[in-house]
Amino acid sequence: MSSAKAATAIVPTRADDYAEWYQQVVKHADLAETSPVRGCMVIKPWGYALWENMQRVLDGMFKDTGHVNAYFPLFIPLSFLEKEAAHVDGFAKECAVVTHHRLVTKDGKLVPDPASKLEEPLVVRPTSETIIGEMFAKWVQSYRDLPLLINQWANVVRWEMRTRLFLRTAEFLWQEGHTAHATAEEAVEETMKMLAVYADFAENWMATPVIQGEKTAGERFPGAVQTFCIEAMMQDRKALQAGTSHFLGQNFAKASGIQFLDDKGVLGHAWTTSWGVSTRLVGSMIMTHADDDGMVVPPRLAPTHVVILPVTHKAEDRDRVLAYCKALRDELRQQVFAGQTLRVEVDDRDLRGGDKVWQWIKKGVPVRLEIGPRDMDKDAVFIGRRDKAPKDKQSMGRAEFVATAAAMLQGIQDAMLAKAKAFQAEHTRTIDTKDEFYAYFTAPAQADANAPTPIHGGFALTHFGGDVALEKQIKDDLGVTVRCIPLGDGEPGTCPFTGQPSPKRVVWAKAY
RNA sequence: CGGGGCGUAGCGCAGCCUGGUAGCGCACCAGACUGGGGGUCUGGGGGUCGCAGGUUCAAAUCCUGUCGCCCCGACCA
Repeated sequence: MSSAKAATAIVPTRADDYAEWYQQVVKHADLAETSPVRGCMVIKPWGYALWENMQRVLDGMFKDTGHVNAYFPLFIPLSFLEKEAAHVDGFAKECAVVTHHRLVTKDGKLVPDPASKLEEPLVVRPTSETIIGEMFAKWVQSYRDLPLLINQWANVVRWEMRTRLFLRTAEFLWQEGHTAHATAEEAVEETMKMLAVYADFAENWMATPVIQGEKTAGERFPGAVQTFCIEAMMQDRKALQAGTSHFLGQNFAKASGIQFLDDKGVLGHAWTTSWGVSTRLVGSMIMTHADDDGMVVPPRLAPTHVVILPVTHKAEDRDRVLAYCKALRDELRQQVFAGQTLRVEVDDRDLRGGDKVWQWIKKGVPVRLEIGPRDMDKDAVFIGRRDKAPKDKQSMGRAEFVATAAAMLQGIQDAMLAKAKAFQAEHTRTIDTKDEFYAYFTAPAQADANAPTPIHGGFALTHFGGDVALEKQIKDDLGVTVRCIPLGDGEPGTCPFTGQPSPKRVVWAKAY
């Protein structure tokens, strides 16, 4: 008897050990694995399919806002990075550097050939502002060449100390938008437009509520004038930066020489922006929606919307049940959801029914249909929804299901967003005293110093005078930082830490 | 990079203290039973115990070094 079977498909649960739970979800949902290469992950088909869906939707949004795709080199000459002082400082400590172009055998080992040493080392791009800026400088001569609206889908490398699948890996996949404009106003408008695109995507596709805001000076992208972000709350109540949009002023234009003659014949530097989201979004999706039974995929980005599980215990039923399932699959594939035809699979693998059911639950597929002879006789389907308990299943007439499947998926999508919104609201507190702030972010004491920190805190909204030393102090004391200064108007007030006047409240949280 | 923990079959672990030549659960394979469910029974395959030295008649076990992974911290998308 395996009656000791866990009550949840994922062990440990979120409450028991959040960090370990996250890794187990990634593993059991078959999203990704660590690789033999330090800090680099292998994204498995189910995880990659999520990324592909994100790419498809975002790419459409970028094109709808006038952008076009291009591709720039993986390698960046070292000297390019040196051109922008703040940029160098920000990335110098995490660059992979190529110094040779040939290997030779020495004492039975392959080693770089000293004779092949590069005159100038190449850096594997941590981001592409410099190389793209170099090209923009060639492409832009006149105000008629502007705006230049380019996006790149690429991989980048940042040699991080400590990595976590999807959230922080040495190599990750992303898109980076790079634009150049004739005026500061246009560039700022672009920066805000793309931030809004990200927020729209997060809410309406990822079912993830986000706060749009501006970063403080300390959290700003190296070389940017202003950095904006969308911040989401994970289920351990920490903040995750899910996307960034930077107004770069003329910093990179000056570094790269992006100059143009305006309509009055005056030579000036262009104004640039950059913006990006990465495979980190997959991590964000996991930590926003997954539960103690595994992944929960928002229907609009699901690689498979509906999986059909044929119940074929008796050999003589097998053929007719399979035929019924495949016919239903083909009919469902005619239906449209979120602008695309339904993605439906029949899982006819030779596995036990229970195993299959739990595999799909752990992968987070939105809707499961169990179909056997009994259902066929009634011309019905037996439905399991991922936003309900595993055993909470219901029967529905086949025709009715086909007609309402898209609506059901949208219902799941809406329920997921509502749940995530409620969670964020529940763990966001308006705070006006230093004592309450410190208490809010202090974890309950525990006996074992090496045990995972209990989930506590959340988002705190306080007034803030903008004092850099204070921000540093709070970070040292609590590990809490200003995640962003939310967009929009706010009530002026007084900073609870310094008594300085504050234009509006800011969002504090522990961050990924 | 600082503090802690861990590398034994595909996965999860026991064995290590008190050296004697490797075991359990799951998974996998075969057969039977079962049949709206993460089954039952029987039989079976699979590991030079992370790597490299050292001590010893003998090392998964003791010693040294090294590599890797995880957690906490610093740094970061």
